[in-house]
Amino acid sequence: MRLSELSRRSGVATATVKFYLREGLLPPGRRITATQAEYGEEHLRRLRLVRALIQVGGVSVAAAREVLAALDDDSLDHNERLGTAVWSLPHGRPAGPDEAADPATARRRADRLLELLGWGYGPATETTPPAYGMLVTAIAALERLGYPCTVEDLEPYARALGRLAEHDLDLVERYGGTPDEQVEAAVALTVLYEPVLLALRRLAEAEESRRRFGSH
Amino acid sequence: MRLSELSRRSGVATATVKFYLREGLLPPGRRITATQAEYGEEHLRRLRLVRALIQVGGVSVAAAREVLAALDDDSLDHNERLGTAVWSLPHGRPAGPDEAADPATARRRADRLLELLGWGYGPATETTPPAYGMLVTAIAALERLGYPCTVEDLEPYARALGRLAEHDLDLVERYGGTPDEQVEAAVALTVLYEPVLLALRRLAEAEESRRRFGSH
DNA sequence: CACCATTGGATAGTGTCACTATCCATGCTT
DNA sequence: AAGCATGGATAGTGACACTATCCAATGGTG
Repeated sequence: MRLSELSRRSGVATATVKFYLREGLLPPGRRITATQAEYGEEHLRRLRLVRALIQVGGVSVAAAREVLAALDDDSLDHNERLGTAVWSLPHGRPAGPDEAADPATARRRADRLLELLGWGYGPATETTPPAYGMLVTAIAALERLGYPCTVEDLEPYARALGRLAEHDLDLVERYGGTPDEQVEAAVALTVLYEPVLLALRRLAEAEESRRRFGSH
Repeated sequence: MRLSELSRRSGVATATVKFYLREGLLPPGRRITATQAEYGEEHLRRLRLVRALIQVGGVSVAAAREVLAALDDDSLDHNERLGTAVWSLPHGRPAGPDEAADPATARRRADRLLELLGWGYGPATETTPPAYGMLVTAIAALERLGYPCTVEDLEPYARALGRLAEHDLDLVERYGGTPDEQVEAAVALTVLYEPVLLALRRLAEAEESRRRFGSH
């Protein structure tokens, strides 16, 4: 199909598709003539994934490019590709220089939590996932505002998410398809389930609040 | 204290503090002279909350203003204030016009899920929390990409978050303090725990992936 | 074969948003 | 009285995700 059809079928403006091509988020089409190119179904799927990452996941164009590069890196095996791709996802908002100062307490608390859970492998190493940094930053923010976030407060969250992670990976495996599609599914499900999680949390809080305080 | 001290103690640039004052995120200080104003501890706390909302929570200035306005609205009682404040939090990214089309399937699925859980009150009404819209949008995105998100897939997430919501509200009640502080705590904890949740999920997935596929 | 709309690559522009730099009249400090 | 700090107003900055315009080469049509 032509670029314009790709645009029509995906609901993305042609100018935007061109932009993604330019930015390397979408591989170039097969050149037919000097001025025309042919795109396939895989371009359509890729385009939809890009939109999901950027619009739903709030991933920046640059971060999306890295994620997709990992998906396409043939020098990696299945597991490495999966790890690298999820690794490249944004690690929360970049911490400003002012708040980076002394997250020592937060770091210690995160370490104690992970030790308690039996996750991870002691103190941070180079193989520590970026999510570790996300956690430390988030804990530091709570601390600086004086809100409770002791290990005991955090543990139930961690346990619950541990159980959900099994479910997440079941979904990915069940999704089956080719290895390529499975890696893509892992990325997509990681990102696309985040808003689901946050929405369900808000709904759950509203429901619990209704139960406790009645009214509404 | 003076504006400059407020800036120093909070680690926020004076120009930015002025900006927040201008934008109404921070109430004006008590005017001492024609050119100077005095700020108190409550300004410092509010400033930190603003930073948390904007930097950690990714809340826009406009949305933060609405949230804070609800916190300060004396015409509301405790519960109303809490509801209105959390209500004003951003409901995920605003859905573009292209994807707003026909979320009927997603809506039906969300309704069935909520019915199964015994949450909510049947089909959407004007008292349905904005989080309902977040959920529908997120489900629609998953569907359009062809990823699994049946009611059965979503239920474990919802159940887990339902249990966590009890814990959330326990934290808020335990936080005690004045009613004002409690409402503030509800907002802060709702927003500040989101990155904690997402980080723990990523870590849990990494851990589970390590268990299943070994290596690393 | 002549004509013109379409295609797609390149370039530069737009709108938004969260700040941030500058100016300046005032007034506190010594 | 000198000189610097304060804080209000105004305009500017940089990042980012597009988006509008131009244009040469092409493909379909009569």
